Amino acid sequence: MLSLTDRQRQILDWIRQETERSGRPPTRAELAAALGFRSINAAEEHLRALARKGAIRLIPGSARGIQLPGEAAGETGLWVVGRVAAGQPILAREHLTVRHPIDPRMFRPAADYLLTVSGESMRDAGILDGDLLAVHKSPEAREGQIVVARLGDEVTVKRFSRRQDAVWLLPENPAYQPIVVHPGDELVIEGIGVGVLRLGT
Amino acid sequence: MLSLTDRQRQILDWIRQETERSGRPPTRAELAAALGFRSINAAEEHLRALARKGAIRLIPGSARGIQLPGEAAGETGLWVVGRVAAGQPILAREHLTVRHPIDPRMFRPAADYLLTVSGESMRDAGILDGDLLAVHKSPEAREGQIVVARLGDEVTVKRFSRRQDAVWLLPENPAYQPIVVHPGDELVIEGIGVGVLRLGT
DNA sequence: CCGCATACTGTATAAATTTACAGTATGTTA
DNA sequence: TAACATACTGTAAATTTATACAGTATGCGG
Repeated sequence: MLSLTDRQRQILDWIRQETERSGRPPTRAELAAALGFRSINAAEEHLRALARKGAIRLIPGSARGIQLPGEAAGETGLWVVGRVAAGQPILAREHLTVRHPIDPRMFRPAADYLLTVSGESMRDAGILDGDLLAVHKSPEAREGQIVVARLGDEVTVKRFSRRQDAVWLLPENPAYQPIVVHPGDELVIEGIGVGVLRLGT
Repeated sequence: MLSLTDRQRQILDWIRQETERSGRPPTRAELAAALGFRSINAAEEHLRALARKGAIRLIPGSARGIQLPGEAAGETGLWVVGRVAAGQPILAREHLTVRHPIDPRMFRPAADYLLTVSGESMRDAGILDGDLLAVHKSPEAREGQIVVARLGDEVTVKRFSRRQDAVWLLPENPAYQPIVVHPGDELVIEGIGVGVLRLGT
């Protein structure tokens, strides 16, 4: 997307706000009135500029035909990743099951998807079987973070720790054993846990 | 809101879906086309009926002037209720701190607000200190449900149980004692827990 | 200095959209 | 059984809205 001028950014912000407030995009006349233009055409040309720069999409010949990226279609929200099959990328289409209308930016850093946790290995961290773990995609992790790790074919959620040369994946449940990953083993960090969502208690 | 007919509910559902999909409410013609009406007026009259019953609001003389309740303004999302002061209703304005953009209907039954949990008394139910409990307002609870209860001045989250005459509020942590509430004691059930949200792990 | 993008005013028109009115048919309520 | 809501078809305005065209002014890169 090409860079916007200050004025164009102001106008885009107003359109966002107004769409959120009223539940529908504004007309050219409404835009002009709100921004203080005496000519409707000023609004039209700003919209053209924004569309040219890819900041919005205009639907020709349609009332209030302004599309804000992410606003329409199923672009917002977080997908729940289901069972991950062996050897396949975690975000493959087939694994996406349900989409929940949650703002990814609610988490820090922002979440990329939700992973259904199975098993009790993280019980004492308050992550139970069936919980949805909000995951931020990342190929690396820092000490003590909760990570989504792939060991060969299996995807697991554990606490990350590095000791000497080896990486330890620590469960939060005394009934489970830590997993020691030696250099050369097939360990891939898929992401870090940034939150938990439980539907039903 | 007056009760809708099956057909009206179908139409309302379609309007919701379409508004979500396209980012703006449909026109009468679009509605008619989608529902298979050969007359635009069929759409008009359905909208009138829905408006009359309070299911939508129509903005006269305005293109795509259909407002879905909760869609406009800041009506969506869930408020986080902070510290609840003695004797005050839990949803008093002063307690509302942050609003999170989460669909309340994601929970069953739908959540009315989020309550910041303090203390470790529900640890073994996977509800930790600082977690946000999604609460459905309800003056009563069933056996085994997690409830938000008010005992005199204090608001507490516990598992609900009824034994003979008394109500037992059970913690999920052996370090805590159950609370026995005898008939005549000041117990108010504020709501039931319908989910958990943890920002950060 | 020229061409071009930005940032507007002002006018006009075609097309999209709302909305009123005239019907038909069916089922429900008083 | 009459009144009324539901659920449509069909036609016709009136109004909203998008969009083209003609200008003015400013700043920027070549």
